[in-house]
Amino acid sequence: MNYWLMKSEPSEFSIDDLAQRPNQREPWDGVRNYQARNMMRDEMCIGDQVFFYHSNCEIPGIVGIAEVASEAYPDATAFDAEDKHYDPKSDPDNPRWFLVEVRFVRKLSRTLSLKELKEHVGLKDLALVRKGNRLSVMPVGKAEWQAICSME
DNA sequence: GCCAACGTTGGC
DNA sequence: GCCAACGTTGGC
Repeated sequence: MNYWLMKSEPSEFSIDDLAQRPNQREPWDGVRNYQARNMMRDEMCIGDQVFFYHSNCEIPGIVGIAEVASEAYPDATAFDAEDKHYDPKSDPDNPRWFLVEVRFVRKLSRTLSLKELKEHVGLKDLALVRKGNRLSVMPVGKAEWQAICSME
């Protein structure tokens, strides 16, 4: 069992959007960063637990829990010239970008804000709170996962 | 292989 | 809207 944190801008796709999807499930498309891709493609397993993080909003922070619901497969939005995340260099015969599907587990009773996460002494090594980090998908250690859960 | 220019992310 | 940090691109 692995633990992850995945960012989304709530104006684009929020935890409530995920909860309202059919089967409460959604392909996590549009990731165009190699490190994030590698984690989804090579390391994520069905059942892995995911913190759902809202970025670029009034109170950035963790708002819910999801889980990995599929193996990785090619991100078809990269092949679609009309799509915002179109990448002409991704060839259907040799896809460059991959995604996993994510399923809603639950919303937290409150937002665990980035500010609080930064102040927690047990989370100094969490990639999220390290300076300049921009990864949209990142690993979370088991101890970090538990520390964050206990903040709720 | 270096590195300047440029684009994006995301907190504030 | 600003801007720091970082990734990518492409000329050389």
